[in-house]
Amino acid sequence: MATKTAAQKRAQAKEAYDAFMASCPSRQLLDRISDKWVALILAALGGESPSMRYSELSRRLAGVSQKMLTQTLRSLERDGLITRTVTPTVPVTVTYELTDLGLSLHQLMYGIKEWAEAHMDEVLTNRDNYDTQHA
Amino acid sequence: MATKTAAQKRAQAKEAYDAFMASCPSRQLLDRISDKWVALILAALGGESPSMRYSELSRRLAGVSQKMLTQTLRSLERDGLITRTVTPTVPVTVTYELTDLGLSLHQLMYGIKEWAEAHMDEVLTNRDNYDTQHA
DNA sequence: CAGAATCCTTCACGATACTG
DNA sequence: CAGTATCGTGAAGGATTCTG
Repeated sequence: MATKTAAQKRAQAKEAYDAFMASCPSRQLLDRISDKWVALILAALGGESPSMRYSELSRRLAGVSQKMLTQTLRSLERDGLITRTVTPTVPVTVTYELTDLGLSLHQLMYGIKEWAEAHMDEVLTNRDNYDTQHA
Repeated sequence: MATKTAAQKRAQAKEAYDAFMASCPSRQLLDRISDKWVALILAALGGESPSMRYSELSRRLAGVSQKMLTQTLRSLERDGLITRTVTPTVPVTVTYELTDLGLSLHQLMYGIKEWAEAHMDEVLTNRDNYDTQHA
């Protein structure tokens, strides 16, 4: 078939786009990192307590559903950013801890967090100005 | 009414949670920053070209819908991270540029991007190991 | 060119219930 | 305690059409 339907062209454009993105190695990880639960878990685990139990994390990130918590923890474990350790007590004890790789990312994330805290007021002021000017 | 329904308790718990989160100033900004389009726009604008037109951005971030692009640009402008300049040519020309505030965040984001590129292989290896061990 | 407005889909996420 | 499994929904986001 020489001619292509609009749907086919769209499909190909999508593929070409994906291929292009795949050639940009940072993109995949960037998408994964750009997740608020990832940021919060990394922040929690990089804090004062080197390792935390599931229930501790659950409390620390108050508001997270266990589904999202488990899901995010799994993906972080899969990527080698955290370790999951099961201690066969009764009931079972599970602890999570940053790997060296995870720690290195935590450092950077911490910078972002600091930036947010440092410039929060400035941003709020900017928003007020914008809103009044576009009222 | 002295007693509360489960729905009411949930609503209150949600408010309490929101209040708690509001007391953490970094949280709001963190959520906004933890967005892949934000990261990509900041990366694009912080690159070689100091200012970019709407269409340039649209091409550079191939795959982004104009809805998401416009929406994200607006919020960044509102927060004072970028400026929007309209030049009344025919047709109209609109350029976007990082503010000093936006530039400071860009620096940090750039670190994250570099991290992602540097550790991409390691992460992919970790994923393979995880997948084979959990096959 | 640079959007605004609308419709429509999907899927991310929360709520709930169950288990080793 | 630390999850897994299932279901239902709302809201994010894409496609499309229209405009100054």
